[in-house]
Amino acid sequence: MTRHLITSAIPYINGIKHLGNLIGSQLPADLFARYQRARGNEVLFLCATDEHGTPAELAAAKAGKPVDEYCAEMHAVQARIAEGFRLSFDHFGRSSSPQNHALTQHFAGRLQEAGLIKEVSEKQVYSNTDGRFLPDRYIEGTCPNCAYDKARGDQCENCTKQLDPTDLVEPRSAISGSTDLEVRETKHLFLRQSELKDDLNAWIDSKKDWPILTTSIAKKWLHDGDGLRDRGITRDLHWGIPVKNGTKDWPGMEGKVFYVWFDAPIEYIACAGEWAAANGLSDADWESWWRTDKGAHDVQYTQFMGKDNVPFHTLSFPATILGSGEPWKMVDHLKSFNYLNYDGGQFSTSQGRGIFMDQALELLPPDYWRWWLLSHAPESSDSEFTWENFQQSVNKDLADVLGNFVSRVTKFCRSKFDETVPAGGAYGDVENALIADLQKRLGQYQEHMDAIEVRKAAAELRAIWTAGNEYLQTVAPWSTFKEDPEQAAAQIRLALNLVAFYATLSAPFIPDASATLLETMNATDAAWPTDVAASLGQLPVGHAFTVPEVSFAKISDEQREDWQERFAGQRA
RNA sequence: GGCGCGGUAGCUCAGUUGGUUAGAGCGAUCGACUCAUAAUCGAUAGGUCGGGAGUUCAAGUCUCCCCCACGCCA
Repeated sequence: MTRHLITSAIPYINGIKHLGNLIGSQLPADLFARYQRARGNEVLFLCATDEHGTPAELAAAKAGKPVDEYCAEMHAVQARIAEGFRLSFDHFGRSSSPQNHALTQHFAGRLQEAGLIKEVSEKQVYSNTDGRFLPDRYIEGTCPNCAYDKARGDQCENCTKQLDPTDLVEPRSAISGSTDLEVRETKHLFLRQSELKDDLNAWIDSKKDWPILTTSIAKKWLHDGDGLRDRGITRDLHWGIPVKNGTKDWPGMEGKVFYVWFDAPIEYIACAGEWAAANGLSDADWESWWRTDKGAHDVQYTQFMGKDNVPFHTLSFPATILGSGEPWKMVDHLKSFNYLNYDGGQFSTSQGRGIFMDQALELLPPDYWRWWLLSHAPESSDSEFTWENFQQSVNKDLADVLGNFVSRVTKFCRSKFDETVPAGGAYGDVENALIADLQKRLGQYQEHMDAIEVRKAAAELRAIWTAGNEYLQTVAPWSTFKEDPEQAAAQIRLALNLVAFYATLSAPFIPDASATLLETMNATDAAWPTDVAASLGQLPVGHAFTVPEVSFAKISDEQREDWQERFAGQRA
């Protein structure tokens, strides 16, 4: 038995995520977690909300709520939606948790002790009206280059010129519109990542099985230009983890907080602490997943994330861990995804373009989205969502190939025999050939799942479903029945067992449908198959079942056109 | 402008270290079947693998140049 620690990139607290975000990390992570559990392995699957930073503060202000209250509410919303998609987190934590406060401060203290922190004085724009320092992109003004009047402090969106806030003509706060701004001197902590460049490089080189996408991004950041740059890990904000040196105050850093990119990945670890606390477990229980000196030596740690998150997971977070000098578990396998595009453009949170998780659940059951997204996961390149493709794939795969198989088998049995597994006849060459074929396909399916080749696994699963239809077509029990009812009984007995077999194998992809099928087949205790022949004898003669309702209703052309139109514009 | 990932059948995508007639699913056409959600099964037709040059006995697969899309950075 292997112990699998699995984390998904933690979504930002501000608003509801779209389907591109979902397939970029949470959903494939869930697929892997469910699969490993089904194989009998021990799994700790963690995710959380990333709650600190200016965007959260501003969103809270816009909603007219204190930021902690806003985050608590949004966390509940995201948790409910995650449940809607059947994301099987062992714990869905919060980066604002007490555990993460303590751990983030602990890491900062260790890094300081190791001489990896330096203090840097910077000049930043302060808004007197807002009573806060403004990040570059929250300063607006007229572009000195093209005279566009809504240029941001980091870049002009109109002419794409990169800017410094001080370049802007008539700069103003993007938050309040105030022009009462001044440049102030402020002190911040920087993590000397550059000191760890060789360690990081060696560590990345030791990862032979990482995808090209992952290593190429990491290497670029490591070696491009002057190489890995030191990064500020503190901010002048109210909402965040107070800067401390372990449990002690940090002289000169009063009133400042750690920057989100520093505390967010640490939440992966803190989340395990939250999980333990929420389940009445001890520190030793969660540390056995994270400390290689306390039991985590045999843990396989897999991270899932979109490609934009790769640098933080290959460089920043490892730098924090390596720099601490403590025996924390580091990632073994890092699975990154490209982007899912929407109807010829990008999904966009800021522009409200595409389909958002809450909206998707209003339209269709989670299995529909899970199946399409996973079977079209953007693994090797960006991929494309179109309503036509979605409708065709879901109707064909789920309704026609799988759903209809269940339907034809159970209904045939009911009409010719009854609602129990019929007796009589025996398996012959055709059946043995099918079993051999399925045994081989099961092996390939598992190989793809073990390697987290999501699309390939989906394709193999679909081929396994198809094999059932091929079998029925070959032996034609409806014809057999006229000449030899006993033989027809044997054929349908096998087919009924296939339904349970399929439900078990499909569970990681489509958990709800799988559970429903197992219930109707009265086989909720079905185990993951190893020997196909044995597994297909699981439902014995006389075993009662019920004929299920339509497992997957098809998406009609009218529905598709309606949705296509509804989601063509921006989210209200 | 620099760098990065891509550009393979109508669509969504596979193509290991260069090697026989370039693959899958969907869609299309034809046929079979009628148990089933007008479902299923089979067969066929579709590609000068973005363009050009080069290396090689042999290139979608390596090298160079160009074009296009996307992303990151200055």
